[in-house]
Amino acid sequence: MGKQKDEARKLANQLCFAVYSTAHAFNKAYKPLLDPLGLTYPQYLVMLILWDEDEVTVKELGHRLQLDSGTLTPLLKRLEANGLVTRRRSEVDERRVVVALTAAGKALDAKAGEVPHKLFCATGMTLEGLNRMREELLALRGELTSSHDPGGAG
Amino acid sequence: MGKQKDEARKLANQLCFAVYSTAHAFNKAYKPLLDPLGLTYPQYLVMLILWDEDEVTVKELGHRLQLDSGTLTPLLKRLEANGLVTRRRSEVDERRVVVALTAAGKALDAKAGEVPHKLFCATGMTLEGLNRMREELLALRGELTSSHDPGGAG
DNA sequence: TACAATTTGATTGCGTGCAATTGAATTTTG
DNA sequence: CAAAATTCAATTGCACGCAATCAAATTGTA
Repeated sequence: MGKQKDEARKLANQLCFAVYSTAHAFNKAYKPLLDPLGLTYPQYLVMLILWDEDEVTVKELGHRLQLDSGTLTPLLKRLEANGLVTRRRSEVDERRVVVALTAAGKALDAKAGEVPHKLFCATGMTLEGLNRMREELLALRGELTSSHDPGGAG
Repeated sequence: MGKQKDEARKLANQLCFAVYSTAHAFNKAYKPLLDPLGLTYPQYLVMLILWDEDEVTVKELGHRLQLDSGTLTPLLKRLEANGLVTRRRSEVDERRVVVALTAAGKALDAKAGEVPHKLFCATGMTLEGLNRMREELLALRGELTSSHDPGGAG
């Protein structure tokens, strides 16, 4: 009695592990593509935003990547140490730190051009499939964040 | 020309980020459920296996969780320090380390009983939806690992 | 039995990821 | 304008996660 329900509920655990281990698999798939660029995957995510906009605050990066300053500050310092970005206080609000690309950082965009295509091939999926799974994951993420964050809809 | 293709290919990047950020969201959803048990999510994964089998080698844990000894050894030492598991060399092959539950480790199973149900509710998904997404993610993971691992199916 | 190759776990070093705290700058409020 | 509340980044401490390396045990082979 209830045994079937118990087994069914374990599916949530299994789905979480599937997400968890797929994230690791993505990381490993990116590694050989990003190593030649001298970037880790989270660093690459930051560079993608900067290649699109060039000047972004730490807060904005944190909002878009869902990461806090405890993660971003040291990551950005490493990008700075590698000569890819600069960090300076905003003139209008000195609490803000503006991250911007250096010439080397901008130049890296060209070298990274092949990455999305190679990743696409590595997934073995169709564009429709990619798009659908992305939507489903973002919907799930929304549910999860609203469930433990009192500010959410749930 | 090719612009549409370029945009389309970025979907792979976006899917990866969706997986990446959903994994973080799962972690945060688990945290309030696992904190009272004194477990982190990776530690919970190890305990799930042990609650099912009790005696497992480090190699077997690594195979099932897709983690290596660099991650598992310190994690298992923390579980041991917290009195939940024991670690001993196998008698038949002293290279192997057998991880087993203590009485406290076995007792924790009962306290963890509510976790899967609460997680299931947090996903807001149907059992069919959970099952389908899990299958799709595992298929994707298989593609990704075979793409950069020469030992795979190609 | 010797000796090389393999298996297994431990260690080291580096880079996230996050909760909690701190401190400076800004905004709000009386 | 001055005090309180808020915002923002930095810092600290802890726990993964992984590549590379090491050491011990086992297996294969002559």
